[in-house]
Amino acid sequence: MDNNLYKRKAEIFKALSNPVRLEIIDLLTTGEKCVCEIVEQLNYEQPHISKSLNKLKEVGLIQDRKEGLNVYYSLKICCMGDFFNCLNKIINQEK
Amino acid sequence: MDNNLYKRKAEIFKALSNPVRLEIIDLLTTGEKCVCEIVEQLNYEQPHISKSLNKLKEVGLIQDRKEGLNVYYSLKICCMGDFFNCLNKIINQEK
DNA sequence: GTTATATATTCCAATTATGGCATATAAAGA
DNA sequence: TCTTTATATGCCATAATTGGAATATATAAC
Repeated sequence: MDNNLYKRKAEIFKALSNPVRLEIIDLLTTGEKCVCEIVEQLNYEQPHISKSLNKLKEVGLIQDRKEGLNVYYSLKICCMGDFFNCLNKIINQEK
Repeated sequence: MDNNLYKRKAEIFKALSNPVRLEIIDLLTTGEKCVCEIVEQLNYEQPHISKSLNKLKEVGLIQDRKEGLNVYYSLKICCMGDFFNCLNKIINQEK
């Protein structure tokens, strides 16, 4: 396989390699959310959430949509759920 | 979800967030390989490969088995393929 | 024991990520 | 225009990651 493809995939995994960003992804699986809702649900500073959202957007995992003052984010890929379930299995085996 | 679960998942993604380690995973999808075979196929120093293998093993993605001087590594999870295919779709959409 | 071979570990400098705080922007209302 | 509100960006110190080079360990053969 092309070396750049590995780099590109590694970037996607890097975007997912942070607990806060994973929590955001999890929140978005229940549908589109504005930044304010995400800030409210998670216990982190708004700038931190904004930067996290930007990182996820950069690698193409989420997309945004403006509406007045609000910015709504939503998942851009659908196969995340299956992989997360798979990881849960691995993690549960450890106990 | 428990905060530690997010941390644990983030660690797994971090292990996958490197092109060399992804190449190793790819190699192992065709079956068990000894370190020497992996070093031969990929163009990296042996210590680098060893460290990469160790990181993948630490998070539970691969396992090892000794036989004489050789150490054989193999995948420990089976759902990787599906997720990789999913990522390929995302990456291909960009073109 | 000594040597050769396969693999792992250590050390290190350079780069990159993290998360907090302050500040900037942009849209809407008065 | 001035203010408020939602979101984004910049700066910074600390921490983590990267990959190379040298070295250590472990097993097997002699």
